[in-house]
Amino acid sequence: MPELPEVEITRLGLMPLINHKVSQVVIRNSSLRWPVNLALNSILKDMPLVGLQRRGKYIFASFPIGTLIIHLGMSGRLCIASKKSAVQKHDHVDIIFNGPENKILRYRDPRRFGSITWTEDDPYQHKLIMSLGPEPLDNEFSADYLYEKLRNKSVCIKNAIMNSHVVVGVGNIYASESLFQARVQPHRPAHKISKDEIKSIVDAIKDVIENAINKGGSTLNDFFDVDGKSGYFQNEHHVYARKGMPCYLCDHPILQITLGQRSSFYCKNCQK
DNA sequence: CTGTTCTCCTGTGGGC
DNA sequence: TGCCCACAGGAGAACA
Repeated sequence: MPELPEVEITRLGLMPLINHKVSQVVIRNSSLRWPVNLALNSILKDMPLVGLQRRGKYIFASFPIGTLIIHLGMSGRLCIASKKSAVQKHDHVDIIFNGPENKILRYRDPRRFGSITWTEDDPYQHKLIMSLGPEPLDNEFSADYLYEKLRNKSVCIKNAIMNSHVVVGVGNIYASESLFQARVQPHRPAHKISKDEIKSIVDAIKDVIENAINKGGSTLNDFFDVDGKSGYFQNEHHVYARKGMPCYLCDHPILQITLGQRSSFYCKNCQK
């Protein structure tokens, strides 16, 4: 489950492909979350990749005439492969580039929750992107902003911060981790959280995400960066998936509850 | 508008 | 060892 840090690491890892021209697009399986445009091969042929940006968990791969909006979903992964890399079972799309090395941007996604969407318009105006909330590391994502945004919302705070229209990039794992760090219990209604606690939550989200990016990291067993090296952040959760195990701060057992049909973990003693 | 539930999918792991 | 099945989850769609 790539979260924002993994997506950012992936984007950075793909930068060597910039300015390379597409020679061929191979679509082995077009049935991702939305059907992949089967005309991509003719659309992108001879087009140079001119930019790689990120908005939330979406990667924008831009070409002179349009943009691929890519989401890794649950199990998606982008890597730079070569002609001699064996194609594996769930390698659904290859974008093959010209040049002596014949680099390949390869999309693999066993569960196919991800998506590759072609647009010739401004990607920031795309309906998937337009209404996204602020980036967690931007100054725009502040205690003032979040407090205002949540003051009338009765949903629990964990579901609120996982809502990409509130703030992007906070998935199930980092939501639990951030709330532990902020010492706020996940099931509390969002509008009953004090301004000070909101500030702690904002700080915690920034800290957790920044940390994960700096560690090059992953919270995911099957996340690999573009060179195939495993992330090494995966066993550093304080509460996630630690049901019944002792809290690192106070030894109380970590509790698991279900919120919005997703597992949530917290320490009843440390979080208020 | 808000909040809730459903949905897509395959790999993994527990139980027997 | 093999079979069955619950579970995992991003986030839009559909629904109340």
